[in-house]
Amino acid sequence: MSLTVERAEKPGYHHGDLQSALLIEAKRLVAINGADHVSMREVASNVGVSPSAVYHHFPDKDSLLGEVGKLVFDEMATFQEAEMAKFSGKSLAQARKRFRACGYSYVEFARNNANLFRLCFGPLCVGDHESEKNDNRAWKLLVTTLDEMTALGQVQPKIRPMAEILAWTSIHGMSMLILDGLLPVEVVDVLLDSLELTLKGVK
Amino acid sequence: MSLTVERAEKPGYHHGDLQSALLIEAKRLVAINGADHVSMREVASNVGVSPSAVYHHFPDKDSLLGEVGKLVFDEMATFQEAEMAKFSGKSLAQARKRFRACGYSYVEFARNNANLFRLCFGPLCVGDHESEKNDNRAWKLLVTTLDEMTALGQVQPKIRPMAEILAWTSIHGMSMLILDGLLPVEVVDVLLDSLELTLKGVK
DNA sequence: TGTACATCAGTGAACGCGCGTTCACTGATGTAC
DNA sequence: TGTACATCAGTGAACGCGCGTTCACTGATGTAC
Repeated sequence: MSLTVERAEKPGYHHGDLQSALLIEAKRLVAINGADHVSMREVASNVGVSPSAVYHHFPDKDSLLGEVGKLVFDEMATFQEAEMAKFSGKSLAQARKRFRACGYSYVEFARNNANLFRLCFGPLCVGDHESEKNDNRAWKLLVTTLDEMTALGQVQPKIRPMAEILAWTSIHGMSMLILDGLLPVEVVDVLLDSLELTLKGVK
Repeated sequence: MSLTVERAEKPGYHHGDLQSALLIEAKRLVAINGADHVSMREVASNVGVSPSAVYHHFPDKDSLLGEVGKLVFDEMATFQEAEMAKFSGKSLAQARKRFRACGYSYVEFARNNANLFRLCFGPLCVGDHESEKNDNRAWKLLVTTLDEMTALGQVQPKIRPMAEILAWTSIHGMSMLILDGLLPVEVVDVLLDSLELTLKGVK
């Protein structure tokens, strides 16, 4: 009995706990300081472990940050799903709200997690096909929404094949430019109006 | 006479030469290694000067990199102007080529100068209103092109007010996503087709 | 033309630092007999 | 149940490093008289 208590007091991180603790702390530090100002030593020390312990879980710094990137990709998709799930009806009005929520949530996540967002779409996570797979969750949200919009006559057939590219690139670009301070937040509405109009076909 | 020769042999950087030499070398190193892997010492040493000399021209590292950013913004606009100037005719065909060149050159510059492009649109150059002013050169190219397209009936009046935002965000986003390896280069044509179609109004 | 002086872009040595990573180690845990 | 052994996640000290920045200095240049 006293044994169990001691274990609870000094857990020593059972089976992967340390790994995810390191991941979470690394993510926290990236969010605060930006990926370039995170050190292995600080991550380790904040988790209460020696610097060398990290190397039992991640081969090097880049791979730790890479894992953070995957984590964030995933959280972003989860966030978008949650935001879009707020409008689940089959009506046109609901479908349109879902479409807009898809865009809003993208930008909102980027703005609320600027440093993490930059990490995800930075050189450290480039060419990481695993993260592309995760990203597909977000991509599929967009495809699904556009399919619904198409079924409701909100997307011209001629435009349909390019709709995802147009929507993704413009929303991603806008997010970036807002983070850079080169566009004001207000453009989100303008852009979404513009996208809707554009997809449906003007006039 | 021998005096002039000596001066020519050991120039010692007359009036701002060192400053621009440092700037150019810093830019070169950013292009090669990325902004995060450039050090004041390396810049100085490659230019043939002691590390401390740099501080007679730039208060600190961030400001040096900030100046590099402005430089690149400017070069990008110059490059775009040159590319667009290849199609100077007043015909519809030429105007359309100019519009497409505007987009192509943006992406091409980004791809040929990935690290510099990332520096420009990264946190180091954020909120730098001077660079925004320079950026206006590129912005004005876009506005002018769209005005021409409008005059030629290639842009629906209803869409016109949002045209710049839609074009810039989507082309910027696409450039970023291509750099990240998340979109293939081929999307450039697709996106420009889509933009043209979209602006003109489908059907 | 020659002298005295101010200026200021350079030097080079040093500061203090935190970093990523390695390595021999220890000590708790789980397993086989 | 008890002993012997393998495993392996942790430690902590050390490695070697390059960094940004400071500071007292020097020596060439330009200016005033």
